[in-house]
Amino acid sequence: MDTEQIIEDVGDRCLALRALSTARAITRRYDAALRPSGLTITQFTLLISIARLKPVAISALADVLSMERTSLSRNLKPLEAAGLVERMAETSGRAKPIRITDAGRKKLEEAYPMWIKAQQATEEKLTDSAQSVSDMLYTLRGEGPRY
Amino acid sequence: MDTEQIIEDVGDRCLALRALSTARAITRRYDAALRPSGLTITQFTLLISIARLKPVAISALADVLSMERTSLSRNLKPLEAAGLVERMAETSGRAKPIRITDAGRKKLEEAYPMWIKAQQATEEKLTDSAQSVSDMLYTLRGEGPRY
DNA sequence: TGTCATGAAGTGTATATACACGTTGTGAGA
DNA sequence: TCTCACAACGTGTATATACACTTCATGACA
Repeated sequence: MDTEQIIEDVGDRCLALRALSTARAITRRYDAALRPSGLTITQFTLLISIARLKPVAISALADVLSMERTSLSRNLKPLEAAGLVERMAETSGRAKPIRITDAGRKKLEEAYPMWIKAQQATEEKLTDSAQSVSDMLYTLRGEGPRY
Repeated sequence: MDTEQIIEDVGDRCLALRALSTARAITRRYDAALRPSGLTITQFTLLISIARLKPVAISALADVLSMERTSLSRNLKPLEAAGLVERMAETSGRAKPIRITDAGRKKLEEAYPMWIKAQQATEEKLTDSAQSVSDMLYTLRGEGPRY
């Protein structure tokens, strides 16, 4: 195949190019909205997920978020340092489940109105229902349990 | 609003959570497929974009990719070090456009079959047309010129 | 009981991303 | 001509992401 054709083909069709480009823009939008809270959107959704899943093992949480386990491990450090989550070392085996703290819950309440703004701004960009987009994103994502 | 309701609301609706989760999974899939080439999917699409846009200024390329200018600047370093792209310092002003090298074009041809595999695997996950998904991703992304 | 496979978690290293801030070249207007 | 706003680019720092490799505790089985 000719190089020029390759360039055109990939440029026109690559789903990774579009998904990553979109992810960057969305991250910036939510990060900007959440800035007064001191949380990034990654940290915010991490807090939400930990609160929702109750004390949860790192591996299980990583699966649900389609995040590499070691990435998740490192993302938790700022949250732990800020006292928003805590490890439960008193369990058996090498597992040290994570849970949200009271300070973490307070932070969620503080940041929620900021999230609302970014969420509405994003939903408004969609002419169709946001629900179908959510499903589509999960479909694109592929394997792994759904949140 | 009650904390439990916040957790449920964000967990059920947050488009950032889904978009980032999807982006991670897609990145891993394409990165794995491209591994024999030594390129990441970010580097591969960067090469494609630079080739497509001809000698292009960093700022302009960053806009098209919805990437922060300084992020793009740093992403170019491995490509420059590998001799796949080069800066054109001979221009006027402070602008130093980038262009792909012959080695870069050869690398594209080498990596293309690997990209095809990841692309097909991703497209197969979609029951509807990939084109509509591409449009939707761009819509979600929002502001900025389209590629 | 000793060994060892297995599963959970951390570390080393490299790329990816963005904001705040600094640097530099150009051209418009005093 | 001088000054200065502006545009283009880089640097410092911090988070985000993943792979390869390592550490550690448990329980099964010889």
